[in-house]
Amino acid sequence: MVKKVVRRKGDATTIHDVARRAGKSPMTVSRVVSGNGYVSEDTRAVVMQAVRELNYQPNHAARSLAGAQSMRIALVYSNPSSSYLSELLVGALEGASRMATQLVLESWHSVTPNAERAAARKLAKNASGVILPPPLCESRVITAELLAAGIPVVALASGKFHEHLSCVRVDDFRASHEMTAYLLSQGHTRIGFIKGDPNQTASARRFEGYVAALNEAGQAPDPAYIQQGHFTYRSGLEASEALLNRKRRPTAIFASNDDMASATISVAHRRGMDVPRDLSVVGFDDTHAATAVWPELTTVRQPIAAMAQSAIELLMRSLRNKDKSTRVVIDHVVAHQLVKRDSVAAPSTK
Amino acid sequence: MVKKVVRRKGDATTIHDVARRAGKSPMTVSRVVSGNGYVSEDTRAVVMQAVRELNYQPNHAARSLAGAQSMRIALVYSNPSSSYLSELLVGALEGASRMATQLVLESWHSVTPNAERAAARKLAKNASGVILPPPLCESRVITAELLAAGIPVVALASGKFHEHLSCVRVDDFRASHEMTAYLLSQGHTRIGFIKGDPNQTASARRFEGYVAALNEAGQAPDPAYIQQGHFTYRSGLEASEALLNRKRRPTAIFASNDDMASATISVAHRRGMDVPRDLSVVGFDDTHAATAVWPELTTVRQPIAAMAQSAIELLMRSLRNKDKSTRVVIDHVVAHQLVKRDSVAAPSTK
DNA sequence: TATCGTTGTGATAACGGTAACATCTGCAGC
DNA sequence: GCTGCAGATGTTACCGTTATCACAACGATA
Repeated sequence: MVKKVVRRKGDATTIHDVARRAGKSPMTVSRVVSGNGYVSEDTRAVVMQAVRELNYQPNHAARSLAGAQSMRIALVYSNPSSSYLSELLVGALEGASRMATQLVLESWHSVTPNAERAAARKLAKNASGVILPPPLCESRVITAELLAAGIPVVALASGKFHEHLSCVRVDDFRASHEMTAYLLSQGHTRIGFIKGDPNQTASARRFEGYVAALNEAGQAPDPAYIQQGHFTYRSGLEASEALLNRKRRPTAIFASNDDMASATISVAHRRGMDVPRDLSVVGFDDTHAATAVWPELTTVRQPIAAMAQSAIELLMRSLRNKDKSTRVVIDHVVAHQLVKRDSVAAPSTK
Repeated sequence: MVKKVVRRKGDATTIHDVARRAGKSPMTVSRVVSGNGYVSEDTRAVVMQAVRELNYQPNHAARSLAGAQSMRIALVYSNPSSSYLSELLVGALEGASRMATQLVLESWHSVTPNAERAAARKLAKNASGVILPPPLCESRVITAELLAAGIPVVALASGKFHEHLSCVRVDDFRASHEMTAYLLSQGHTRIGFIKGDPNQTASARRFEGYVAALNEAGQAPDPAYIQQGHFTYRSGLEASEALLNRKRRPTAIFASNDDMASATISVAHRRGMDVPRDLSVVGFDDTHAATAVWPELTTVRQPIAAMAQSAIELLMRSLRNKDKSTRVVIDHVVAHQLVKRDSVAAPSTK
């Protein structure tokens, strides 16, 4: 005689309950609920009715266990102090939990291509999908290795669309163009620019937007008003010093991110200048840093949390269709937003 | 003849692989890995060796499907712009991944006790353990509700030990005492203090440390040099304005967190003061904000990431021993560290 | 010496779904 | 009439882990 051991968790209604109620097999219910396979209209209606009556909700664990995909998606970051890391994480976690997948964090401080290659290879073994924020998504070595292993990768907030890589990003060019146009519309004619890290494609895009807007306004970009930065606070310090040392100072400075913009404000203050009366300052990203200065920064909002969620959804979709040999590469451009705060004014007439 | 259908996921190493490698049964491996049940020392060693060699990581889905406990631990935050949220998340995620449990994020912006009660009750249904950073861990309503539901809760970075709540924190009193003593040792005699949010116990502890250190040095704390803040940048602005409006200005200002310290530097700069020559400024927490100002802040490092990991481990241990009626409450105080950077100097003699 | 409780280990059957396969219907095409 | 194929449904096996039971070895207790 066989002993029947039950260890149900008590309450939860399962697919079997629904099946019994609907007078169908569990498999049919599964087909209705997950929406693939042939089911007649009548059957579908009956099953849905039962689902509603019992308030059935599929069990994530069982689903991902039964489904062939293991679905561990890795988020690799290399810049733990980046001020938008927290927003990135929140978005990614929320997305992961919504899609019932597991998120694993990796932190890389790679230096040599060889180390990168090794790390990528190891990652390829552990994860079924990867999210790559900058600057990692710019590394040919990493992306090539991952792609070769057949692992879907999404580049997050990269400046441009990479040929074989899906991508979630804002239109850096257009955003930067808008911001510059806004400054121009306020009457500024000497607008300084602090570039971002030269290794990140977004930097170039932001710079190009600035140049294009100037050109359209009939201004030739002046090299004297353009400084190289590296997205760090410290680099912003140096760049804005250089900019403010010009004989004819800029009346506005557009920094490629908020950290550098906030450094610019600090430098201006130490020189006794008032922001925005004597100098308008704008940033990019709308991170915590933008509101942790006085005056608060006018900046471009990049919805990192939402973008991270999108990235996860993209990854999941691509994992589900893994068999289909045609790997679909998607370039998902999300809307940015100009956030006007207190760091911009018309240039003083003197 | 029976057809054997295989739908393994290919890569992932399972408990069976480990078992084969170790020459034991899967069940024994399970016992070693999950840490309950009887296993001999020898067996444990062999299994652990195999686990390490194969880089085995338990499968969440299978675990929560098979096990009665779902082991979802929730991290509830109410302050998304807090500058240490990212570190908190990184630590928590790392801990969750190490302990092979699922982390779910909740964000609460509760206002009324009723809303808090409802949210807590809902959470109690969804999570098996909860981590509560400030200010949530200060709410009697929330903790009472969660505890009543029999859910283990860990308060993170709370100022003091709560009677029925496990807790991971630094010794705010001692840290603040040390910092004040350091300022004193540099020759400062007029040390201003900006208090933190009055609703958070850590604020009081930090203030008490300051007072105690002054007293020990034979100085009576002067109310004129003490301002209320709320841990926000904006509140730091107002508090430091007030402090620097005194006829006899303080020569140093101790802000209860980095955001307020950074606001203080901004105010000083706008008044044409040099930091640290004319004013020393120190903060607390060592968040990103501490190095995103010039000069970089001398501050107290609170190892949030490590603390979050500890919190998760604590929670897991307590979940495992759930049956044991004796609920163990642990107060885990981790080491802080004085980080000396460039915002402190001896007071100018003039 | 017989009985018991503790320790250590393994076999088996769940957990709640879904993939793969089998079956059965009806209808188009030769 | 027979074949073939798509629609509709059911059966079976399996995903990776753990709860439960079974059992053996051993020392302690009666």
